[in-house]
Amino acid sequence: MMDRSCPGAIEPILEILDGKWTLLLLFELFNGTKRFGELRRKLHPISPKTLTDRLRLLEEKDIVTRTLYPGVPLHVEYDLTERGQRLGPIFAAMWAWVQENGDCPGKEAGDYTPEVAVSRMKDAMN
Amino acid sequence: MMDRSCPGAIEPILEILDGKWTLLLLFELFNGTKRFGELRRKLHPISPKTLTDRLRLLEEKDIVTRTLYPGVPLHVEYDLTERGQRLGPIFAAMWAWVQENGDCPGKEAGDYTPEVAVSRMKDAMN
DNA sequence: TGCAATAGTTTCACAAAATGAACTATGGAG
DNA sequence: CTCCATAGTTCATTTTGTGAAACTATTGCA
Repeated sequence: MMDRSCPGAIEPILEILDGKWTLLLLFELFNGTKRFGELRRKLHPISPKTLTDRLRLLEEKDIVTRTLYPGVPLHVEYDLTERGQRLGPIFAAMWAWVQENGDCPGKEAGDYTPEVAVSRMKDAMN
Repeated sequence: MMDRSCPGAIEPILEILDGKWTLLLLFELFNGTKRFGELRRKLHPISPKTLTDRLRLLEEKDIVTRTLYPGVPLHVEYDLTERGQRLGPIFAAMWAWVQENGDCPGKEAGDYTPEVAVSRMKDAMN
């Protein structure tokens, strides 16, 4: 999305969190370092294009790092930067809200409980 | 956006916060009751259609209320529900993040400081 | 020589979301 | 009987995001 030259100093974070898969992706990374294929599986059925798009954007915004490990087969690890870790409280607050206000009118709760992610986020809150 | 039948119990909140203007709109409402035209001006250049779409969705999700005041000219007020107020911590966390990590690579900070909104959000955190 | 496994890239097509302009409804005042 | 102000709605169009399929690159091993 573009324009965003609208009101609000919160813009920077809108740009970061925007996009269909972004929050889910960050949730995964709060759960620890992940490889490309791993993310792809966990976020299935995300397309590789969308996944790279998101990761590149987050790299650009200094939220995640990309580390290439040469060797055969090569592999790549993605992790949160310090700046990214500091998003923890936001995710923790979202998580808490869902716990207590979860059931959106007309929706079922999921069955996915990234407990480690949450504890990591709580750490990040200090 | 659709599908969202993907991983994550955070889904309910993804559905609420999704959409180009939603976060900005909620920020405004954390700043107090607002009328349609008021929101339209503050979120300029949002189109009236988009604004109603968002408001209707948020109503459906029990995040905002719509109150019609007959009379001439009629007017309508939008406000957060209790459930909506409880989103406060999320917004407060976003706000805090922007304060401390604001300058996205390649972006300027805005000049908009919804102070009242923030204090209201802080209240909502208790 | 060619296959396996990793992590992508490229291209094109499609669907959803946002926009813009013009229009509706209400009812009192001039 | 027209105008003002409010708060929308409708419809056509454009923009954007997402997706699917197929392709690239690397290098060791059989």
